[in-house]
Amino acid sequence: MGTSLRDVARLAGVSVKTVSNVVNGYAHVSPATRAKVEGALSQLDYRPNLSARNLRQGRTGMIALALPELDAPYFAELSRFVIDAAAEHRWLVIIEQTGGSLERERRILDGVRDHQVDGLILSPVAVGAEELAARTDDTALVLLGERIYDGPADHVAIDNVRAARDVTEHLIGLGRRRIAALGAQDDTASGTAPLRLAGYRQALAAHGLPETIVKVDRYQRAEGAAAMAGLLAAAEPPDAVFCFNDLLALGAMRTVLAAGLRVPEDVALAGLDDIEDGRYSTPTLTTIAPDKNQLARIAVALLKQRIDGSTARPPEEFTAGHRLIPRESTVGRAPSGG
Amino acid sequence: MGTSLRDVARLAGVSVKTVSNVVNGYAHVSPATRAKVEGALSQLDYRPNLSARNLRQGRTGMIALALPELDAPYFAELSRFVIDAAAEHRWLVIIEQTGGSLERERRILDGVRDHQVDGLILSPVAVGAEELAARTDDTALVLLGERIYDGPADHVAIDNVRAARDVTEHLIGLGRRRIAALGAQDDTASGTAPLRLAGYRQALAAHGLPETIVKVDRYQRAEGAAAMAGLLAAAEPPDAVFCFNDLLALGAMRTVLAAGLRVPEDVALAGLDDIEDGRYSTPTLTTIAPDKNQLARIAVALLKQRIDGSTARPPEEFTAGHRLIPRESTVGRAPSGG
DNA sequence: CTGAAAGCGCTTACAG
DNA sequence: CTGAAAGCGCTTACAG
Repeated sequence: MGTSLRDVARLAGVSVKTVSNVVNGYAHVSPATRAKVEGALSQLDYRPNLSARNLRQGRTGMIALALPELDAPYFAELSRFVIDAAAEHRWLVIIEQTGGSLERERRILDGVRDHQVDGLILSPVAVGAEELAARTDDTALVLLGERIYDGPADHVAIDNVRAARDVTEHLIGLGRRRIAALGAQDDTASGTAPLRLAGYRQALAAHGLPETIVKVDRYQRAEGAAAMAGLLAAAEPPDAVFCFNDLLALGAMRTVLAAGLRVPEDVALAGLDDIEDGRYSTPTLTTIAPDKNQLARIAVALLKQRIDGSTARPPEEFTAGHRLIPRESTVGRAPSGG
Repeated sequence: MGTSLRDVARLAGVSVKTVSNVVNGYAHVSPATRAKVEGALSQLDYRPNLSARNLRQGRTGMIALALPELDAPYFAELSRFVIDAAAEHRWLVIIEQTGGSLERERRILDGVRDHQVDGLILSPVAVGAEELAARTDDTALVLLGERIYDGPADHVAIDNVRAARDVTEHLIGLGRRRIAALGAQDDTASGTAPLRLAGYRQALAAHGLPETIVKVDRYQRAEGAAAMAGLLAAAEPPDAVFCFNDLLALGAMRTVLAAGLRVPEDVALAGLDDIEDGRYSTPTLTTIAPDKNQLARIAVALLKQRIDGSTARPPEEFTAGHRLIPRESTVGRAPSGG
């Protein structure tokens, strides 16, 4: 292997303990001894063996972030914030992709101990609250961004019902009356789809407007494009569509524009996530911006508390902020040079 | 901690060695013994302590993937492939973000030993070949997707010069004559910008066409948008722009469309990376598609070879495939229902 | 086919 | 302020 504490101790003429003290910044070391040790340390280019340290301390300095897929822009952006927040606690982040499959989520939940991470941040899609409650692995766990209320673990998310209501109210306020929801789902134990659907329905009900609900399997551009084609083919197409995430909205936008229709004049479109794509599309995309940095920071801070574990408090729900960002896809374009 | 091999051995009435044999699938264990041990294993819900195993074996089962930023779609897509390819070798992947800064790239290169990963895949931006050659850390290293030819490590990339020439030839073939390059850079020791610029110049030179070169600091939408505004303000704006990546192209597209101009009629646009955004933009974006899966698989396979290290071969250069994908932003839209 | 023992490199009470 | 020693949990020659 490399050089060990023993090699350094031998060269410096001190004990292993003393070298360890210097390496770990223990205060009470005489200046002369410290100098000797530091000389040996740099002469041998000593690097601590973290596996050994971990074995001794029962900590690994790593956490896992498990999410459906890294190449969905929302999760890529969120991951970046999580990695940055974790770095402040000197944690490295292992990323695992679940593909939203129940089996993979289960395996990760059950296998965190194997991976020897100090904690897990999971963005669940398939696994349900009762299953989480039955978990035997006691590794620190924080749920990020999906439903599972009253679950057995700390949980951070935006207020999805409220966010969906906000967007829908925005569309109603612009005079739209045939407003479709694109992104409902069967079969998900913990997804946000039911919450977003609930918010949509609340807003429509308050104004006595009819519902049009379209389901998808996955929150991807291709599905948004296909579902939108279905809506356009209807006898009375919608004049606005609230898509449950930005990818669906961008896919839908493609379909509308490719059909020669105008956004928002013929169909207004809104999404949710505020991924960067929507800030540069033409038209730009109206959306709900979750405070991703806040989501990440809260998740990491909660995990930190659980890992340090001095206070064994009951699981808590945290709500991160969100705000509506009206853009061209609903309010139209500013006059331009064209 | 949890249950150890010793606990299992005690319960099964065998030695620790025997339990270890069963856990590790060692062949020569009598069926009776195996049954006893497996009973104890599952009764105690034994999980191996990987820190201990790592300490003993000098392997961690983890590799690091260091890239500029995870929320750039190209890197997010690439990461996904790397994680999947690594999983086939039972490696977990730690992701580190360099932000493209020299200091962070250096720290990661120098610090891999600290992190106790078995190897590192680095997508370098700032660090140069000579610096890499002087590296003291002997952890296995593979460079991914940027220049640094004849460097001291295995390297996988597409043929950037050729790719740039392919796009530029495509634009020329469509009759464009004032073709700008957007994405040149100062100051990067290892970036692909000089290679892409070279390919662009080769194509123009072959046809006796004039060059227009615009520099950017970073390959992001905002910079593409700003740089395009500069081009449009020129006395004689280009009739086509080859942007050095898709994000720059999507930013440029936004500027052109927002100015009331048409793509490709007034200005044709092409990028490089084939990120999903460009498949759903309106117009869709012509681009070069690097074979990202191949890039990832080769990188992981090379790292595997280095880590297993039976053959100490000299560093090699590998070239992954790429292909031009003509889309609406250069060849125009198919007739539609509008 | 199975066991007893050493040792990977570190940290941590325990002495002094 | 410093040292000698134990032990974290595992794997691996070495015996038998």
